[in-house]
Amino acid sequence: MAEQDIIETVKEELSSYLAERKLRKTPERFAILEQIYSLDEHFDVETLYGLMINTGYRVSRATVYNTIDLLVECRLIIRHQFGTNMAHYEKAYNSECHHHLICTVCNSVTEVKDEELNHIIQAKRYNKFNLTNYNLYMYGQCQKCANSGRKKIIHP
Amino acid sequence: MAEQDIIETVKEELSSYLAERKLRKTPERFAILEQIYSLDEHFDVETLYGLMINTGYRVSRATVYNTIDLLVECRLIIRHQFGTNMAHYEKAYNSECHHHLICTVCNSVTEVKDEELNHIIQAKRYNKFNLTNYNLYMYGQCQKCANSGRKKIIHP
DNA sequence: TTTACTGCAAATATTTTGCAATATC
DNA sequence: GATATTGCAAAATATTTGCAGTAAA
Repeated sequence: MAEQDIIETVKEELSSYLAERKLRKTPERFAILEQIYSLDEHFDVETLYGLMINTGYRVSRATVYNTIDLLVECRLIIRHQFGTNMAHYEKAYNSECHHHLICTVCNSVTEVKDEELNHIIQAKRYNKFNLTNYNLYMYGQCQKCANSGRKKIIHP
Repeated sequence: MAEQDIIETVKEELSSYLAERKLRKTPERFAILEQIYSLDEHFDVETLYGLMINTGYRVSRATVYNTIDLLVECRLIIRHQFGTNMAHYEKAYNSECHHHLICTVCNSVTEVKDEELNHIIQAKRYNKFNLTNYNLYMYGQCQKCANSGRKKIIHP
């Protein structure tokens, strides 16, 4: 699916979500969604806000925060807390389930896909818990840092 | 292993860690470690600080933060970011690997053990990544909240 | 005696909130 | 026209930092 098609689709998803709940279709909400879906990587609120401002779109930080909460609720983005103070987000639509490798030496975050593991986890029903989604964060050293022999451990 | 024995053991571990790095064996560090290992649950910095103060031990918040960082570094405690702003911690010594169920309605965190899943994840070696530990956070609704029909989704 | 560590308070970082103005329905 | 949403600034929350005094080695 081409990026432009995805953007159109998620805008429609947001549109129906807002309509269903009688929320308003403000230009800010669609502009922020579009900005997010033009990115290829994880982002944090400040980065997103900066991008909006730099591309000439005037929004307030408060609106960026509000909209991000909304997009998390309607499952168009996923929220992560990788161990730093600030939250990270990523696109959720049309993105395959993946896990995260976090290098505790260089702090890099790499995504890995593992359908088999995904199925195993999805099938679990611990304590009659109604699982909606999950995050698997794997900490350690990436190949590069393992070879370099450095050992600084930041988190966890 | 009895709680008192565990406390003795972790104190010795801390002691050697400090000695190795020529860091100082201050009473605060051991008192904080002892307080942590007397708890049965996850805790956050503010709760820990409150407990120290309430049991008559005078420490500053700064020292609590410093000591927690130290204990994370020497792997006597584990840090979590469950999606709220503040970090949570738990004892690491002698504690079996477990996963976390986080209810997005009532925010409760429940631990579950699953040795089978644990073995599967431990065996993975994605991208030649040198895995030291991992966190699996599962979000959804606990049995109680699923039955209550409430739907507020806070995170993610 | 040296300097790592502590406590305090101020600073920083991130997110939330109150409120008046604005824009959607 | 009613009110959800915005922008702004101030507040709240969580954590870090600078620095003078204290105490471990």
